[in-house]
Amino acid sequence: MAQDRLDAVKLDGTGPIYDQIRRSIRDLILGGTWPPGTSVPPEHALMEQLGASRMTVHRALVQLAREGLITRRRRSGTVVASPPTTHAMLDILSIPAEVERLGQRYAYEVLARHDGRPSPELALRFGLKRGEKIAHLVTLHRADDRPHVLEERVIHLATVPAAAAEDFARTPPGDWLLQHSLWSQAEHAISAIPAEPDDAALLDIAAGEACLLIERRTWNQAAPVTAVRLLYPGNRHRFVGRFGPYGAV
Amino acid sequence: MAQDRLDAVKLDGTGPIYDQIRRSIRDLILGGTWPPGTSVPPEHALMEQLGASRMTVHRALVQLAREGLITRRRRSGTVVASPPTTHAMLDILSIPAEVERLGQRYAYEVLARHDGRPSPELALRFGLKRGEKIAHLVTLHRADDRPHVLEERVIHLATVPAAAAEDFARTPPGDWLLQHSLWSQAEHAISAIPAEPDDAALLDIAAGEACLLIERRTWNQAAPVTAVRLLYPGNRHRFVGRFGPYGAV
DNA sequence: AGCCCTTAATTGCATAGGCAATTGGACGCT
DNA sequence: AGCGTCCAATTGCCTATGCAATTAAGGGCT
Repeated sequence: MAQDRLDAVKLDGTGPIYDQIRRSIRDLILGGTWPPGTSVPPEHALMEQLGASRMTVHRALVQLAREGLITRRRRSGTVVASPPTTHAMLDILSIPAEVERLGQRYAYEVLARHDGRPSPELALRFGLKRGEKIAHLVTLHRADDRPHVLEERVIHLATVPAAAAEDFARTPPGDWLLQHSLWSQAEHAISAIPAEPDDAALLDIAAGEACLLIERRTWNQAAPVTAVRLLYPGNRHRFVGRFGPYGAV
Repeated sequence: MAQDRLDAVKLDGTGPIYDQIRRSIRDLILGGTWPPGTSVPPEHALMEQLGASRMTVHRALVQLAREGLITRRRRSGTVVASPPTTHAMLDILSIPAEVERLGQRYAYEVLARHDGRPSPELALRFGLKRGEKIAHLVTLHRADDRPHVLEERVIHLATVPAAAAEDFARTPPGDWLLQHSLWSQAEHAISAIPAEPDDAALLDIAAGEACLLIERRTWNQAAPVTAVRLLYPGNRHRFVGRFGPYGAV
């Protein structure tokens, strides 16, 4: 049976050898021939079977391990991993890109801006420290003149000082930040809430209507960069993602 | 200046050499020292500078390229990539795991089940073919006895015949499918909708209240496996994901 | 049986060297 | 100047080999 498994791994002659090995084993796993827990032949066996060097076999297996399809331990060997917890990968495009992909005309306006230290209410809502200097912006994005999303954003001026001198007249803050700052960590939260009367008026919907709320906070190293609340009219927008079980499609 | 870039890459002595190189360059990029477009020293220069073999340097650079931080082309060399479109990675746990992570007691019940060919209305809602055999389930999941999520699911019996003989009395359909079927592709859509009266009654909320709707369809190779609509009371649940800009954190 | 020690299987990491593929740029020709 | 040709820089891939780290399993001792 170990021999069966060995024989099942085949080269197809297309592309680099390590990739042929990787794809062959991947297909055996995804096709169900090697269910989770199956032990994968050791490197030296594959090496002899396939006539490849150990480093080449190793490279294929390391990559499969990084993709989460197999787990490897010294001496114990390599086994097919259990399917991981499912990840849903959503593309969070910039809002202009999002609107244009829908084939609609994009426009936006800055409704309000206030720089300085946050009010207690604001500090609470965005998890800010009392004393820090921030820019606080409210922006409405439109698609074909209809309100598309209401954006409320805080920019940490200590991390992005250039934002203080930018009026965001031409570039919406999200896009501007992508070009003028770096981030290494982000946190997203998605929830559904009824629209507050004020927000509903701006979005041109009825108060209490279901809205999709995306909250994102971004850091570079440990320094906070920005925090944003994006409020979408729920019936007008949905986020779609397509992907495979192991990260890469 | 090329020499400056070379000098900036340093080993810190912790962990494998290839990983020291990888982290050193990654930090130069994420820290802004090497903005997008900066050209990374060629392998042989790094190799001499660091006293490592070319394969070791190569391994570090290949990994950075796979992470999307750099792009490499023969002859042209290696340059720091522009930040990619942002991905939001959400963990879609199984529902029992989700509830237990909140520290609440999990329970569920199958409210309805019907096997056979889909009604026109159902076929439309889940994108089914008229003639195909399916199992149709409605399940309510509870956390500490309060309704947590309402699940409506279709299982394609042609792809998962074993589901016909399973009553899902002990294991909810989502978890059962994870163990008894494979999937290679999934599509998620997230939106916010007001609760229909029937659904609201089951979820113990007011009709029209904002709910988070997750629709997921799953395939193995080209064969459809299952489709599910998960309706969460919006104010009781949010999906959170934390991640870096380049896929892996 | 229980416990410790040794052995060996297996993966992880690194080196050294070589050939292949791509392509920017220099060079020469018109 | 414009065009084609050739060269060389750079990355991509592979082989062969060796040592290190981990640890399952067996063997020996009490």
